[in-house]
Formats: sequence, C-alpha cells, structure tokens
Amino acid sequence: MPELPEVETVRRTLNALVAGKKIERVSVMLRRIIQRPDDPALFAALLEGQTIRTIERRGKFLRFLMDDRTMVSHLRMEGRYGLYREDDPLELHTHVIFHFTDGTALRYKDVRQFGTMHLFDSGRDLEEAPLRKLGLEPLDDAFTLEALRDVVAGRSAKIKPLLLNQEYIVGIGNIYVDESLFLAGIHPEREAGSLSRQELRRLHEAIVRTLTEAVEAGGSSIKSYVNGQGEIGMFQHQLKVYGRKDEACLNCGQAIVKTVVAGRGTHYCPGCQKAKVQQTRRPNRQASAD
DNA sequence: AGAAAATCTCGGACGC
DNA sequence: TGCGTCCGAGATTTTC
Repeated sequence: MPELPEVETVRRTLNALVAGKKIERVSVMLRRIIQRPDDPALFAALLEGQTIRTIERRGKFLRFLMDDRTMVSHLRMEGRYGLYREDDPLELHTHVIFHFTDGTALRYKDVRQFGTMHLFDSGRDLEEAPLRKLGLEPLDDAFTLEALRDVVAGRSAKIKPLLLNQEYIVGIGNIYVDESLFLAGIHPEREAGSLSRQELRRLHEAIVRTLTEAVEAGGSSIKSYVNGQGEIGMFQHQLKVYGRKDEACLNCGQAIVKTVVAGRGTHYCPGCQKAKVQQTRRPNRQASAD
C-alpha cells in the first residue's frame, strides 16, 4: 500500500486516534515483523508503560514517538494499522497488538507479512538503519530543482529506478513514479543524466504536484489500502497512467503501454513520453549540454 | 499462472 | 586489476 501519500495519510489519521494513549502490554504473534531488537519479548518489554506522544513520518516509514522510545514501522506492500476495542474479534493476519490502558488496542495487520518494526531509544532512530541512509523529502523546501539536478547529474541509470531508490529521494513508489514521469513527459527508461534542464524542471514540478495532490486526496486505494481510520483514499480516480494499460491517454489518445522496467510493472504513454533519445549500444557520452 | 503499492542482497557486466 | 555503477534475479508472503 504505501508510498508517501498513503503513509502520510495513515500518519495523520492514526495520530488523531492514538496520541496520548499509554501502552500496557504488547502481543507479538509473528516475530518476523519485529526486526529490532532481535527478541520480540524484549521489544514488548521495552514498550510497556510508554505513552505515544505523536506519530511522524520519514519517507515511507512511520515513527511512533514515545516517552523513552521511538518505534519505526514500514508497511511494505499491505501492512495496516487500526484502533480496536479489546473485545473486538481478532481479524485474520493480525500480527502485533499494542494494548492500551484504556481498553483499546492498536492492531497491526499484514496479509503478506512483509512489514517491519524497529525499536530505538528516543533520538537514536534517525542515525541507524533503516532510516540512516534515506534521501530528500520531496515535499520539503530542501527538495529544489537544484537538488534534483544533483541527484541525476552524471548518472547512467534509468530515471525510473533512480527515482524509486530511497537513498536519493524518499517516498516515491511504483504508482507515483509512473504518474510523475507521465506528467513530465519523460520516458521511464531515459538515462537520468541525459535529462535537459527543461525536462528536470518539468519532472521536479510533476513530483511535487503529484505527491501533494495525492496527499490531499488521502492516497490511492488500488487493492487494500485504508488509512488509520479504515477509510479508503480517492487519488486512484485521478491516476493518468497507472493501471490504465490499453486505455486511451487522457492527453493524446494513444493507448497506454505496460512494460517491465527494473523489475517493476511500468505504465507510460508512448505518445507523450518519447522513447530514449539514443539507444544503449552507443558508448555513454556525458550529455552535459544545457 | 503470474503479478501485486516494497526492499534487501548477491553476483555479473561494463566503463574507465 | 580494481573500483564504482547499474541491473537483474531471487528472496520475504498471501491473495486473486
């Protein structure tokens, strides 16, 4: 489920529900989810008595800030949180439960069991894995056109996998990378370092606009995503290429193409996003002309 | 059967 | 030869 807009929506909705609640006990039913510390019993013990102060976000990770600990949680493909009453029936694929002192509980469900939780002493999470090497927040002021140019400069990688790499820019996943590249009129397999200044300007604007509008719409619900209050998002109705294979491009009318780029399903419009300027057989020349 | 919103690790290819 | 870079494969799992 989670790219930046979905995780940000979960953060906001969940924060309203659990901020101020005190953890009485933690149940771990699937130990694979708990990545740090190694021992899930220790994980549970370290959380006992902690009050959730606020939930923040770094890239696609949620950060639960508590009195003495910070829990870092990644939803991966289908992880989801919800607030329940203790006597609510246990739903399938519930793997971790945070029991609060007021008779409610935060439950983590994850059909595919891919999600992760890391626990740190307060103030230590940003300097260690998995947050340590994360790149720029695309909705922060620091994500300027200049910053984007620094990311792509001299890189021979294709632009799509580069944008998916969380070491450079965080929060962009498979849906929003396809949407942003469409909006910018850039083919997903274009060599990153070959993008012109004008193309970079369009790409920068497309990324910020796509993510901002998706946050405003509460994210995209393709299959299973719901926010922290169980509500679906609305941005799936505004997607222009993702999931629209063989449908007419809303801009030029050509059929949307679906291929595989860097191992991920990739949607683009062959009319609006022209193929690579030069084919790969040629030696890599630095197209630094600007 | 194959693909699905994500990420990690490994090994190989390639340019310099 | 070595280094940096990039990419694909394969792994985690269940559902439809």
